[in-house]
Amino acid sequence: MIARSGSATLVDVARVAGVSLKTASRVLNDSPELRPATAAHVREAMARLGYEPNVLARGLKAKRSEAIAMIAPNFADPLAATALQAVQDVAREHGYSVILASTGGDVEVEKSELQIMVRRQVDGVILVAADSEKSDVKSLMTRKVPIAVFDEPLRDQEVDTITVTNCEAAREATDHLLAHGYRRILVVGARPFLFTCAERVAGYRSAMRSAGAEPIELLVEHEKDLTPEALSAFVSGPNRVEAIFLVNWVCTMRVLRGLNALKRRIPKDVALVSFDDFELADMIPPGLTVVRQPSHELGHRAATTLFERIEDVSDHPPRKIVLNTEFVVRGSCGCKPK
Amino acid sequence: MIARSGSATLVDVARVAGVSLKTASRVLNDSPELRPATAAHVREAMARLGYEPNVLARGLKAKRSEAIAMIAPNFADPLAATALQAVQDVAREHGYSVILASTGGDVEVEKSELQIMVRRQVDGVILVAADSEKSDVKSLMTRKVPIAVFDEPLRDQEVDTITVTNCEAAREATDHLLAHGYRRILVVGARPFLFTCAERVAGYRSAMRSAGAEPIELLVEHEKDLTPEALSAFVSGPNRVEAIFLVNWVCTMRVLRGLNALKRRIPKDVALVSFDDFELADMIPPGLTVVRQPSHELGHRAATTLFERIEDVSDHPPRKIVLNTEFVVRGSCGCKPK
DNA sequence: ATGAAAGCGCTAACAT
DNA sequence: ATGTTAGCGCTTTCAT
Repeated sequence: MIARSGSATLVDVARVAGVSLKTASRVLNDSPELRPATAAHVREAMARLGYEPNVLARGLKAKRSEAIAMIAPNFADPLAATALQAVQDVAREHGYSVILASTGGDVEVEKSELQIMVRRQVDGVILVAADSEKSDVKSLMTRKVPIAVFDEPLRDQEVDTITVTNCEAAREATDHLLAHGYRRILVVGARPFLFTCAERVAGYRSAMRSAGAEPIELLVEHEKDLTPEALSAFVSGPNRVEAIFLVNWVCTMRVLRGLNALKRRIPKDVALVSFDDFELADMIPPGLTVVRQPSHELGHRAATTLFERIEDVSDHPPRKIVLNTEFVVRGSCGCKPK
Repeated sequence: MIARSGSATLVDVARVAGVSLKTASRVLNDSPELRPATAAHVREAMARLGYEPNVLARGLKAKRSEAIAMIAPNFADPLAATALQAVQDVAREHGYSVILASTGGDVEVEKSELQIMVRRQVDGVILVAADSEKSDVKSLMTRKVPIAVFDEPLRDQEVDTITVTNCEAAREATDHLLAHGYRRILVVGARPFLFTCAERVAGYRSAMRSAGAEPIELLVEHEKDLTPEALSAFVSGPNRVEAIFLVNWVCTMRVLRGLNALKRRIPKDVALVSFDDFELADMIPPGLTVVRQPSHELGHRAATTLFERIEDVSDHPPRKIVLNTEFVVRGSCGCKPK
């Protein structure tokens, strides 16, 4: 007699197969020390009962959940979406599942989600931090839960980190704009407390300084502050800017909308270079010139680095991996579209 | 003495607080039948030990994991990405986590992921099926795991289903194109075994028939077959089509690229109407006219419907919810951009 | 090569 | 109001 319809346990299997619980367990774990005949017999019983092992029960005993968490501000962002795909693929190869949580960029939500993941006994966490300064993973470190962060590094916290050459890429982008002869170049960013934002603005400033140009900055607390009204002052009147450098995808979305509302043409009225490539960026006339981040690789490296920690006993020092970006020239910078 | 640094158990808490295990458990579950002083005492011990309950252990006992699965072909698709956000929000309200799995539209992968979710003891599954005919959730039904599907209904399987008025919307879109005076209208679809694809093509056919126009169809097995070469025959030569109706986002991406490669202008050379709205669809000149699906609501309704099953004892018949779409006229259909 | 028994961290009868 | 005692489904010493 089976415990409950459609949910046989290993005890049921053992009973039906006429073996002990341990033998059934051995079959489940492909233990070699078994007579093939016995194994086959047990397997048959499993099939007959439609037996499925309970991963939670195994995890309780083994102190492993075979699940990792991925926490990011927003998975609609192409960077996070692409990285998620890579993370899922790596997790699957390792027999792991991915538990997801969005923070919306809110440190409190992030904190609560991290706690939930601890309670769920995840074996590791991949994090895109909401705030480089305030995000806190110490509770995980105390519990020896491996962590890998990407995109946004964590200040003062020694964890595996995968980032890109933010500052250099921003400088290169700004230099490109300067090479076009633009002097009045605006940088647009949101959430300046983010390391990525700060670094990209720093790169911009460095390029501007080297060229003897005056930095012009629109840095808002939240992306939603990037309204047409906020932009208007910079793209109208005699002092209007000639070009804009956008520090990430969300800013690009906002500013593109704003410029459209203000009837500014790209690059005739104002040139544009932005961080983050995305599907159809080449289809928005005259094609967006962007700093492309290796989004898939960011996720992939974060995941493989995490699994190194999960599976290795060795306690190597935190890895700091820095990936290169690619400057993709299309038409919005003022270059002739190919 | 605590079991292991940073991982106190309820037994540790009880011991430190000088109460029994059950009392500590009661505090954890906010049981009312407790002397406030005792509760406070226990809570203090919890705080002191940095105690975090083990959700897996609770789940093993309670036969609930407090996790749901969301399985879809691809989370980079704006429909799925938006729906995911809604699902996560609802799950969080219920104190649930979301385990994610992408199938890539492969039924075998889907099958394996469903099995993994069963083994993980998820309390419910939200599914965007890979194949209306072949996707199979019977293994879940046998185990009484609630399921809600959206976007793509499951043939012959009685589960809660959230869809949109696919056929009607497609007819409306085609009618709009016909009203512009176009007669040679091509429909482009991929994975014709999908119900959504079939329904949208059916709506198109019905509109064409009513208008006495001859249907012209490009239906491929896989999106990747939508190459410029495949398109070329339809948009070149004396018999080229005047307009194209695209049945979903992936097709739109492909065809937009193809038309660009073939140097066809929209709507001058060929008009376009497509299913699925997305960020910046209005920025691709002259603005894409689309059938907008209520993607957030699809996810939200799927999730709330699922939790009704998870939390309700009542065993009501499967819900079949059909949501309306919105026809968003921009410039690609030939209408003058606003 | 196989089995008996203990226990992972928690909840839930059933006492008291 | 609080404690005792079994398990949930599995893995794992330690026997045999």
